[in-house]
Amino acid sequence: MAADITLFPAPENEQVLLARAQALAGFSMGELAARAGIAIPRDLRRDKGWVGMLLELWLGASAGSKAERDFAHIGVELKTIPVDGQGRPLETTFVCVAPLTGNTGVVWQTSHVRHKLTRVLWVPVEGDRSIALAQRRIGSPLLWSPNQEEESLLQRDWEELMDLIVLGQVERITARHGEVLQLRPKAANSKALTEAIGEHGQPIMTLPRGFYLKKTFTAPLLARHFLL
DNA sequence: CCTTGATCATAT
DNA sequence: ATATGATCAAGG
Repeated sequence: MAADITLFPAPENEQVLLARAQALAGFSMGELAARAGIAIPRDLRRDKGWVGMLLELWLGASAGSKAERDFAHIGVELKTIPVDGQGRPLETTFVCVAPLTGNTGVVWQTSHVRHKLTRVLWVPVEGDRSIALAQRRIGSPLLWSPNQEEESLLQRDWEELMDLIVLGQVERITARHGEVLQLRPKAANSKALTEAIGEHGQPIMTLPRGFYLKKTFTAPLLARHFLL
């Protein structure tokens, strides 16, 4: 899929961005793909990021693979989230890759996780696999920042996981660690390797990991929105 | 049925 | 290999 064009220029502020996202609510993937002039895959098995890219295109997010937020100039990160018929998330949400080395002295306040999650535009999208991709619709968007409780939960999990990484325990971490934030593989396959700290402080090669938000965290966040 | 671990595409 | 965008699918 070639898409280094932007259907819209970058939104100048949050209000414009939100209005633009609200205007997409109710449209189907098929409609948005057709109006953007891009091909629609028959399913997402080989195009897992397709929905996210489509929304980036329509909302004027920066294309490419820069290590920045989607709307860096207004400090907003875009997250599409697949939901069921009742608006509940069907998948966890990838946040960012976990740094496995060079972590001496890192703190929550300046972490990539916190930075990415300070302001998020959530765009729910129908994700039930029984619905053909072209017929799945965009839901009502939500501009969100973590409240005090959410931030505390995130910070606790992040600190626990980072402690284990720094102490050379990365290979003992499973997706069961963490209440709301979990560490899972984030790689092309199980043979991809990256450097990390071993149990005796020595360099080791291990699977790249990423931070993911569990559904128990995103579900209430979205539910609150639908109650308003 | 749901979660965990694995995986897919693309650009740099 | 690492960053972006995530969902798939085996098995508990």
